[in-house]
Amino acid sequence: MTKKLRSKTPARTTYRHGDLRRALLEAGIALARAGGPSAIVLREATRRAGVVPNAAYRHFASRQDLLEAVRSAALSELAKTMEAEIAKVRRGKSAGEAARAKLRAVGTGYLRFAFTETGLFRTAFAAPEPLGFTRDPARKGASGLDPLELLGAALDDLTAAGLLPLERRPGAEFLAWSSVHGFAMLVINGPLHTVPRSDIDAIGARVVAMVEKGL
Amino acid sequence: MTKKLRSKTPARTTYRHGDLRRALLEAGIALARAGGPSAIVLREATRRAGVVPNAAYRHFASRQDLLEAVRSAALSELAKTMEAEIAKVRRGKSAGEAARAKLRAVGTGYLRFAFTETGLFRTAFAAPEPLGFTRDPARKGASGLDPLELLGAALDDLTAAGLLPLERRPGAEFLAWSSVHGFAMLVINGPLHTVPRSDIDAIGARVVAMVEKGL
DNA sequence: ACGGTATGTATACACCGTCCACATACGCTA
DNA sequence: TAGCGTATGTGGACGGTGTATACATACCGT
Repeated sequence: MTKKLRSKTPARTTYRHGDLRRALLEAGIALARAGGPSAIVLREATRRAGVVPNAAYRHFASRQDLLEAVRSAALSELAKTMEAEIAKVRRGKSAGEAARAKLRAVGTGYLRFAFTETGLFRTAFAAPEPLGFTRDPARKGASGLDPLELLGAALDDLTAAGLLPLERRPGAEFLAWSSVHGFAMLVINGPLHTVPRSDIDAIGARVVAMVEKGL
Repeated sequence: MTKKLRSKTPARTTYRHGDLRRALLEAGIALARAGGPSAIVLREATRRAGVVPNAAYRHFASRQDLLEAVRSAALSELAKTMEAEIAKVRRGKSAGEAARAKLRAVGTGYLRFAFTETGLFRTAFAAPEPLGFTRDPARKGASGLDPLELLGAALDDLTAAGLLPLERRPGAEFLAWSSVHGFAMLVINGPLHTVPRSDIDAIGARVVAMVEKGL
């Protein structure tokens, strides 16, 4: 027989789901988007997929495993937002100006994602499992780079333009990343939570400027 | 009758605990210290206090409420570590040198706490409840200042010494805090988790230096 | 001395992650 | 084309969690 059509009726006509793994992953992403890592609960994901709880275990070894998959997806999403921001920078600048603009774009994209997709951002950096930006292709953006690599490329441009001394290049991503990441964290679940959004953006710009100057 | 002695025997001789609130809080702190915010589970805390689960509700409105209390304690602990580091700076320096040393001490103490008391540190900054450094006295250190106020004092010294322009003083704590906080986060549950500890300290020093320069 | 109230107990519920045994449908091979 | 092995989903259960509701006990002020 040919491939059976997927029916949407919850009435049991299918038994086989078709692509349950994807359905569970997407449900997990939706949950994480709305409520962060702790909101992704296995049973709810299976409920949304119209399937019994244990079915999840055919595709994910554990809840933690599903979380990990969602995290990879979130990381990839972050990379895409950063890429989009990088693509916005105007052409026709000097190499130096272009490099600095790119670095700023990396920071801005990172913050944009943190503020507009807070749930996914939190999921991407959920403790305590050391996530580790491994070479998982699911964590990359359209350009094939993960967020850390995107930042590294911007810094490379900076040294190529002579704006970042070669001897200070190693480890520089950690300096830049720390500042922007910390700022994002403080905003989304810290004391800055009450500060008006306009001020937030201004302070964010100062953070990026500080990195540029202090690197 | 006079005050009844607290017996340690689990055999039910007491009924009244004596100071259950403190016992629960301390159990919560121990749990958080060992496993971070998610490790603090109400039933386990009551178990350690030798009491039935629901007894906790006489002292904490919910698990979240207990978590909040533990968080305050963790914040106070952080302040103490920072104060200890500040106290270490050598006297007899110029006002400028002293101010810079104090700022470095604030950063160093923050990182020391994050690395040695990771569980408590994570608890102090647990998402998603906006914690908000309110004027809760339980969140202060021995000097009566919370971590943010400690940082603010160091920055004030810096402007007093003419090393930080007055117009850049407002909001400066967020710049400095962001960098150090982000670095701590990346180390304790990020890609730097595999980097040897000695390198970590070196990079940490660079982060603080970047803040000093870029502020 | 006593009665109200603060504190702890008993029981119960819904929900969670996960294990085990069983049922079903797909896809390959004969 | 028949049949069978295996991937996938079902059913039921277990221990653990936070929390509500009703009950019991000891303390304290009148």
